Amino acid sequence: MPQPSVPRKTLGRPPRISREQVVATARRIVAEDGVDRLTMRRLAAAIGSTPMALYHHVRNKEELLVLLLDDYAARTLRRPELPADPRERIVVSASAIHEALADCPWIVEVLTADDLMSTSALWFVEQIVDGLTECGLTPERAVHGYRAIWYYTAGEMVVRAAAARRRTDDDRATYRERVFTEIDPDELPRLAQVADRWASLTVDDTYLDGLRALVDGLLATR
Amino acid sequence: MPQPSVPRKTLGRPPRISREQVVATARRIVAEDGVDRLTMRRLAAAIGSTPMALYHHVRNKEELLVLLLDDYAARTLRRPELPADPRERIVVSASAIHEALADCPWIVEVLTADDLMSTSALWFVEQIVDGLTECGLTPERAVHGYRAIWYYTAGEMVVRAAAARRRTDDDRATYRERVFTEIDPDELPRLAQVADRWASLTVDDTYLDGLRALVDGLLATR
DNA sequence: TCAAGTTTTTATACACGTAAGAAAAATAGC
DNA sequence: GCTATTTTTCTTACGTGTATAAAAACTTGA
Repeated sequence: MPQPSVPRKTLGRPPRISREQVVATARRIVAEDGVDRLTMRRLAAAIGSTPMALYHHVRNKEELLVLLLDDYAARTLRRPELPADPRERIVVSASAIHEALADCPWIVEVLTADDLMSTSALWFVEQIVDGLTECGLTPERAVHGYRAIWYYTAGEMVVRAAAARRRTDDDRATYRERVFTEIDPDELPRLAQVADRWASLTVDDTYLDGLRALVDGLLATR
Repeated sequence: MPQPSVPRKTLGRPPRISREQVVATARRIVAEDGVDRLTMRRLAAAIGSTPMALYHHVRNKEELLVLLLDDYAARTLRRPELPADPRERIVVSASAIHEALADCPWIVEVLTADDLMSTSALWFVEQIVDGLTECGLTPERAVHGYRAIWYYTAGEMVVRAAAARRRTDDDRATYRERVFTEIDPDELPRLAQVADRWASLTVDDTYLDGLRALVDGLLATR
């Protein structure tokens, strides 16, 4: 009776924790206390193990974050109703990715580590490449176009996240503004003209405008 | 005779190191051994001081890297001959920044920390904003257009640097390819069509194409 | 039953960024 | 000369990611 019904065929010491468990616990910690509180030691403690044991299920912390991103994407990316017009389909698909990731600011640290290739995001990539193709681009140019859209999207998130972080740091927030107040109107007239409005212009959310411009440009036959 | 000719007017213990010295030494270390070898402890040793002494001249390591970026920009950004055509002026200015930064891959770590606001880069920003304005955009839209160009440019560098890093890590390089080999042609036909070429298409340098498309789109009156 | 092999877990240790506060080196007022 | 004040430097310590190697917990074959 006490003997295991299935005799176990796998070799070696049986694992006490699993990769799924590691990712799930990490997700919980991030949700509860923020990404800053996610340390390998804390994760190990929460899971009832030791820090180095995690490294048998996850290559390193960076991979853990990538897994967390994949997990998040699989969990929250919902396929929206797409318009029939291919150009609009591109815009809506890219915006959907952008919106999902922007809701999740800690992701940015991972973006620099990997582009978004989670299986659940591929559908959106397909829609973008398909839209570009349907508008007359060759498959090669469509892939390049998708990459341009991704560069723009990732860059927007990275730069804005950095700006937000800088605002939180506070005291140094005035430094960048100082650069602008010291502008010589003779040398840099355009910047001098908008210097006082720069901060507010920079805060504006113009992702969609820029995206539309980029897509228009990609589709324009030159 | 031995008494100091100038009696010193500044209060407190005289500094033994300067901010300039810190940045210069950091630059030397990065040039010689790479950015990975730039640690506060090593920098302190190279400068003949202690790690914590550095923190009186630099807020933290991130600020040190930003200063290093500013230093690099001031040192290497040369103002190119710009074409008369405003549209081309935009493209050339953005490309100049891109090229200068791409030559300096460690910069990417800083890009996420700060957008490029080194005084020496402002001239390029001016050229871009000016070009956009001359093409008929309002000052506000010109600034937004510049931001879009910067998002695209920064994103390109960040994503490509991450890809390069991933290739160096090697063994995991095959993982992303595996995602593509497992694509179901019925569900994702476009991606299946280019799956085998994806890796090579991704390596292509298409920065300039994407930049032109973006600028075209920004300038197109909708 | 026991030794060998395999996989997972644990213990120990290192270099890192940097917080906190003591110590040092100067000036200013008495 | 002496003390207070101000600025910079140094000492010590903490928590971090993770390398290395030993220990533990299994299966397999003799």
